[in-house]
Amino acid sequence: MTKPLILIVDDEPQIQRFLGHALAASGYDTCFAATGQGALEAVAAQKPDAMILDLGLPDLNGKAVIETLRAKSNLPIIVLSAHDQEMEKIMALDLGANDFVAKPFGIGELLARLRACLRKAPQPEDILRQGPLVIDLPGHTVTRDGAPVHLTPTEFDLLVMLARNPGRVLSHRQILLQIWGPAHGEDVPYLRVFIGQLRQKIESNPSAPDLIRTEPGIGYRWMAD
Amino acid sequence: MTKPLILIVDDEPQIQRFLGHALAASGYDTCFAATGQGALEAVAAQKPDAMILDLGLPDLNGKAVIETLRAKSNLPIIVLSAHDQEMEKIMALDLGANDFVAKPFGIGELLARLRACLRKAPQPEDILRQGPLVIDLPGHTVTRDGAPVHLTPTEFDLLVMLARNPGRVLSHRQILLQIWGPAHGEDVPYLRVFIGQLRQKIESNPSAPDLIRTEPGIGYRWMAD
DNA sequence: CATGATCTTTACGCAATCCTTATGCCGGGG
DNA sequence: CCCCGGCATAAGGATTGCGTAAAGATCATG
Repeated sequence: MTKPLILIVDDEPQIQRFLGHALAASGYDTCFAATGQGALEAVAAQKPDAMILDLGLPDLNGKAVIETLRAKSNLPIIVLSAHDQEMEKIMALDLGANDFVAKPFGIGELLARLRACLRKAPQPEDILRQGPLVIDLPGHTVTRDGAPVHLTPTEFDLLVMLARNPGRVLSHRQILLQIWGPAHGEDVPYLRVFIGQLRQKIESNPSAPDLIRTEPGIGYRWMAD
Repeated sequence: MTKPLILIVDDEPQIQRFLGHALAASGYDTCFAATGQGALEAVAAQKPDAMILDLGLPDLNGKAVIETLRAKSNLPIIVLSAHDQEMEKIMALDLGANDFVAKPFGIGELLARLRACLRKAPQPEDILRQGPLVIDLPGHTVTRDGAPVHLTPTEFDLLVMLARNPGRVLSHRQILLQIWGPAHGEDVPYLRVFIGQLRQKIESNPSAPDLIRTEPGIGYRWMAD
């Protein structure tokens, strides 16, 4: 697990610096934007794990930023505002902000709220990890203990489907429908073969699997931590 | 979709009434508790969709309430406190509270935060609990005192059928028809065997069962609290 | 067209689960 | 006191479901 990246959106350089130092000291990576437009670009380019957004921006209204982001992502957003007006809070929260802190704020409170937001907003990750295994979705590659693992396309799809549902049981039927298409909902033997091949390639001890566990009569489950 | 049920935990009757009316007017159902102990019981009994918790309670510290609840549920919790102390906020949020509102608060802000909380916890998890036992329906998983319990498919189905009808007697015939199908309505011996195996696995003292009680000549009953 | 990789299909050994029956316990009634 | 019905538990054989290997089919590639 790498350090969470926090995007700070504020047009006052002093506040940028202040927040930047405080967050860095608490173990976060940071990046910055000074305008609403810049914020949207930074989100797209850097894919931060959370955003701290000052409502008082020069160009776009901060609320427009929230609205735009919410249309396509559930990035945790903490709103910062000079005005301790109730109306501000209500509107920001209703637009989809996750939390609200009024200036002047205590850095401790901000950090606590940030932790609370990060704790319960696990966005769909691009990189899945489980023990020694790393699955790079955009790169379409899998490595174990740093060594690349060669998977056929079907094996890869199957692995991704499992790893995206950690701890949950996926039924034979569910998996077959998603990977092999609507015509093969009953072809359980395919599944068995491919699960076997996957285990050979990714389990440290294929005969005592602890990543892909089988649920007799039901399906398979990807083990969470 | 029925109205969300909000549990209000406060020891001051005026505040209870005030919040009750405000929430009712906004389309929520409400229930109340005046103590920390009462809050825990109310959560178990009424299964509310969210909780508004005053930290200044007569018995348990409010923080202990949060901690206890977080051990087994992710019920949205909004903390209410007379002290606008930063430390209070930090601790409450870190323990797992979802949000924090300082008294005196505007009812509009409280409602907005409540909506924000409910919006992102829309999944009433299908998790049944009874004493030390936790049955995770979507996860197809059972744990006792945190330790996983291995159940065969039939055992699991049987347990779920019982636990879904707490306090009610299910007749031999009813159970056999549902679990074994229409052809086995009279095969009471099957049932006895599987009830026995279930008790071995989930009862703390299998020879003096207090989860699955026998109703001689009738059937079995899952004991409620 | 030849080659190698991937996918489909089948078969078989093995373990988990289920079915079935037998035995023993307990409480009530003769 | 003994008998009997309803229950719990143990134990065996039958069945189902799983994992693996291996052979044929299909596809992309050069």
